[in-house]
Amino acid sequence: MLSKKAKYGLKAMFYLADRFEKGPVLIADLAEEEHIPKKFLELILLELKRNGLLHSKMGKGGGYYLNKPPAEVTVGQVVRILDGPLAPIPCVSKTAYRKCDECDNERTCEIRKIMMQVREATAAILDHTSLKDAPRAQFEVARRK
Amino acid sequence: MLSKKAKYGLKAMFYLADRFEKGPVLIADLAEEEHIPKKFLELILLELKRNGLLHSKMGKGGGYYLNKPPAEVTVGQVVRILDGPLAPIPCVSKTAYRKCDECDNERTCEIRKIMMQVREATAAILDHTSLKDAPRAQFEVARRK
DNA sequence: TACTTATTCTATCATTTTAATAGATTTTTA
DNA sequence: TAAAAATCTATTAAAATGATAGAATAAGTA
Repeated sequence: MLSKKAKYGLKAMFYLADRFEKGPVLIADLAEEEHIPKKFLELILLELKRNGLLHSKMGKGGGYYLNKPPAEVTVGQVVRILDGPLAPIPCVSKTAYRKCDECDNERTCEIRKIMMQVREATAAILDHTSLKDAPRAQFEVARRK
Repeated sequence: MLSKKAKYGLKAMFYLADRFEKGPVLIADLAEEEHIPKKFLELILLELKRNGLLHSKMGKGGGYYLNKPPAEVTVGQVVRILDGPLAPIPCVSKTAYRKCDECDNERTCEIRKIMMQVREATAAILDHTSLKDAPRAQFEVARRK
């Protein structure tokens, strides 16, 4: 399951992708437009920033913005930062492998084989979809001055 | 993420698939062999039974057993029963559709489009893998008398 | 019938995760 | 210095997860 956190994060990233190189966007605006609780969104954006996906400016005229072209940021990156590994079970994760507790024979574990396929399929989709790939309905909302 | 519940459930189903038409299996044995907390396993098997995947017999000589050939039970069925829909978000679920709260335009929602693909890919794998498809290492454990 | 073996049912519980809020602090600009 | 914004730290409420306890029921058998 995709958490609300990740969902909000993706919404925010798509929003910011739309405004790439058009100046910083206020958290408050983003929160209102996308119907995301402002305080919650703050934490999310901060986390995305800490992981190198966003830049920000404090003070008047500040806000958040993408630091790379939308085509260079994938949905997979965003989801991993906010929800952790894509793998359904830790023992098939490439970015955060961990041995299963009960599993004594990883090589022959059929659950592992199946979930490995799921992970591959999921990663194939999310890591090859960038913020630019998903064509987006135009916002009608004018940016606040 | 696959819950422990679903993981335990799958382990149990594979175990029972191995013993198809060889008589009922005791919860206690299954729990011990697969390192699953017995009481927890009881609930899981009951749920799988209520959903038509297992039969059971009470009293002496009783236990649990598959009521269909392993080839006719898919991993997807088991996971859906124990963990709910495969879809990462409710609005792309086929078995349990639900509108998103915030989403006002389902048709243009790019998150939805992406997660739809993920759901399809996941379902394609899990619904086409049966308990028989995953070839399994032989148990060395003799069934208790 | 009484006993034993098993599943079934109902309830409860502890822990973790999720979703969200509150308030003080820091940075920047004008 | 005042206003605007992000940043930081802490807390909280609710839900989900993982697990346990004990009584009830069913079935076979001596």
